[in-house]
Amino acid sequence: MAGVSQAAVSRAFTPGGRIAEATRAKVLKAALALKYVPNTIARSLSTRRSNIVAIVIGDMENPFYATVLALFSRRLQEMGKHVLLFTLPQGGSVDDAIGSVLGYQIDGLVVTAATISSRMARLCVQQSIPVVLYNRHVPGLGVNSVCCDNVAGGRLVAQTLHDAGARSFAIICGDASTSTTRDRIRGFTSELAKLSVRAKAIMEEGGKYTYDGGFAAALRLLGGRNRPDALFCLNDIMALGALDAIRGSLKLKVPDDVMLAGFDDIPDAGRAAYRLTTVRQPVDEMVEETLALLGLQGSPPASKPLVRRFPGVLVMRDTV
Amino acid sequence: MAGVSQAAVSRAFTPGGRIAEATRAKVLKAALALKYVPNTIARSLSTRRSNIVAIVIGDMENPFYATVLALFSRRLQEMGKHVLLFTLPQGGSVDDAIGSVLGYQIDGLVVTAATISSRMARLCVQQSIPVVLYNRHVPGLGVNSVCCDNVAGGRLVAQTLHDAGARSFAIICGDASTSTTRDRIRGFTSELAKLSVRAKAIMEEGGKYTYDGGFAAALRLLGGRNRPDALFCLNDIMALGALDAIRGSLKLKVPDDVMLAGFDDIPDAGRAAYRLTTVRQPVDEMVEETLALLGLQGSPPASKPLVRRFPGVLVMRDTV
DNA sequence: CTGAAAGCGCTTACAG
DNA sequence: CTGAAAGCGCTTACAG
Repeated sequence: MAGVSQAAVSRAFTPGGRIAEATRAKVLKAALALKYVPNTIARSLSTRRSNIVAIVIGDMENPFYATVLALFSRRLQEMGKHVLLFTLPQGGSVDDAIGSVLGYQIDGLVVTAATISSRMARLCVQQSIPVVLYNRHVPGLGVNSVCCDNVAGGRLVAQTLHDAGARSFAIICGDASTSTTRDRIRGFTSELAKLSVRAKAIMEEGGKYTYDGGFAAALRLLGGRNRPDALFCLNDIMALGALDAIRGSLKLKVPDDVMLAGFDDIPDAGRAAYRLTTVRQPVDEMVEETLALLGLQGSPPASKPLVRRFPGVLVMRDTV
Repeated sequence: MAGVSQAAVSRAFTPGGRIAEATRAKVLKAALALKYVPNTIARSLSTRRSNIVAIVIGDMENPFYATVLALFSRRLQEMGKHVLLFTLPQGGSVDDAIGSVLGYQIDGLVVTAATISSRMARLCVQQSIPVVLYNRHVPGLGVNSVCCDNVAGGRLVAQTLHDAGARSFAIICGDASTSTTRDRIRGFTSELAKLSVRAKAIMEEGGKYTYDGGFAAALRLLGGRNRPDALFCLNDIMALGALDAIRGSLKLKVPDDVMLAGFDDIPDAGRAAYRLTTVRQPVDEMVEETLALLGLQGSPPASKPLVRRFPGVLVMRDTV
C-alpha cells in the first residue's frame, strides 16, 4: 500500500532507522489505515533480544513485595522493557517457573523473596542472562545480589530496643534457611551480646513471615508469664499481626507493657492504626542498583557477580 | 548429538508429540548435556500463539488489585500461560502501555482498574484478541466485562447503615468517571431514597481511591459541625484512611460517633486494628469467569461481548 | 536512502 | 514413527 519494500517498513518502525522522512510518513500512514502493528515476536527472533525482563516474586501476600514489584514495573516500562511476571505458590520452586522462561531470550531476571538453584543459576550465566537476587544473598551461587544490610539492620533494632530499656527479648522470625533471616538475627543477637545481654535471654518463635504467623507467634510468646520486654519481628507484616494480637487479644499496651519493632517499612507501618517502629529499606536505590546490575542503566551488566548492600534506616514511631 | 532431525527434536519437546519414546529419550538426554532450551520466541512465531496473557493494572497502590493480580498470576501459570504485566502511572493511559503489546500476539488481555479507548478495543477485536475489563464496564466498548454488582453493593450498604440507625450520610468517592464509582453511588442513593432519605442529606467528598485521600476527606467531612451519622467509603483503602483520621486525629468513636462502611474486603479490613464493615467482592469467582471469557477454560472466548456481574456480600464487622 | 535476500529457530503438513 | 522443506514476520549486512 505504501509502495515500498519490507525493509523500508522495518526501518520506518525503527527509531533512528535510516529512512527518508517522506518514506516513513507514507509507511506510517498506510500502517494506520491497515491497522498494521509490527510483530514483536518476529522482531525478537530476528534481533535475538526480547526486550523482556522476568521478575519472580516469592511472596505476593507481603505488601512489601507488592511495592517492590510496582517499582520495578514502573521503571522497566519507562525504559521500554516489558515485564514477565512469575509468582510462586507457597513454597513453590523457582526453577519450575523459570525453566520455561529461559526460552524467551530475556534481557534479565530478577528474583525477589526467593532463590534459584545453582543449576538454574548456571544455565542463566551460560545463556548470559544477567540475574540479580533482590533481598537475598547466596554465597557461591555466582549471581548478583542486592540486599538491605540486614546485619546492620538487626544491630540497629537491638540498640534501639536496648536504649529504650529492654533487657529481655524475643524474635519472631520466618524461614530460617534464607540469608535475610539469618543476617537479621545475627545482627540483632551479636549487638545484644555486646550490650551484655545473654543469649538465653532471647527467645525465638516462627512467624512464617505472614500476618497470621506473627499474630500466633505473639500469642505464644506473650500469653504466659515470663514476658519479654521487647519483640523484634523480622518483617513488618508479622509485626502487624503481633501488634493486633498484643492489643486486641492480649490487651497489653505497646510500648508500655511490651515494645516491638519490625523491618521493611511497608505502607501500613506508618499508618495511625499501627505507627510501627521499624527499619526502612531504601527500596528506590535498591531497585535502581538492580537495574544497573542488569545492564539496563547504560553500563554493561557486571561481569563478576556482585553483592550490593544498602543500609536501612531506623524509623522511630510509637511501638518503642 | 542425538542423531535425529530438527523435526524430531521439536516433537520431543511437544507434549503429546508423535514420537517414539526411545527417540524422545535420546533427544532429551542430548538436550540436557547441551543445556539446550527450545526458543519460545521462535516457537511462537511459528505457531502464531504466544501463550502470553497481558494484564494491565491501573492502581497497584491499592492492595485490592495486588490481591487480584496475585490470583490471576497463579491461575494463569497453572494453565501454562505467561503473564506480561503492565502497570499504569497515576492517570497514565492504557493505550500507551498496550500499544506495544499488540505486537506480542497475546492470547488475551485483562484490564483492571482502568479502561481502554474504543480505538484500542477495536484493534484488539480486529486481531481477535479477547479482552475483558475487570471491575469496570463501558457500554458500547464492545469488550467483555466482569464486575461486582456495584449497584446492588451500594444498596446493601445503604440498608445496613440505615438499619443501624443512620439518617444523615456522606460518601467518600473516587474518580467519578468510572462505572464502578457511579454504580456504587447510584445503588447507595437510590436505596436511601426508597428509605425516604432526602438526597440533600447525603454529602459527597473525593477521596481519590487512596488511603491519603480517604484520610483527608474524612477530616473535611467530620471536622466541622453538622457531622453525618455514617460514611460510605467507595473502597476499603479509603475507608482505612478515614478510620485512622476519625480515631487518630478527630478522636471520635466508631461506630458510636460515626459509622463507616467500605467496599472490596481487602486483607487489612478484617484485621483487629480496623475490623471494617464492608462489601466483599467474590474475587475468586470473578477471576475464574474472566479466564473463561478469555477462552482459557475449555470453552471458546465469547463471540459477543458479555458483561458478568457478581453479587457482593456484606461482611458485618465493628464499624457499623 | 532503498531493496533483494539471507537468516533468526522453531513447527507442521506432506511423503515415506 | 521420521525427515526434508517451506514458512512464521521480522532485521540487517550488502549493493547500489
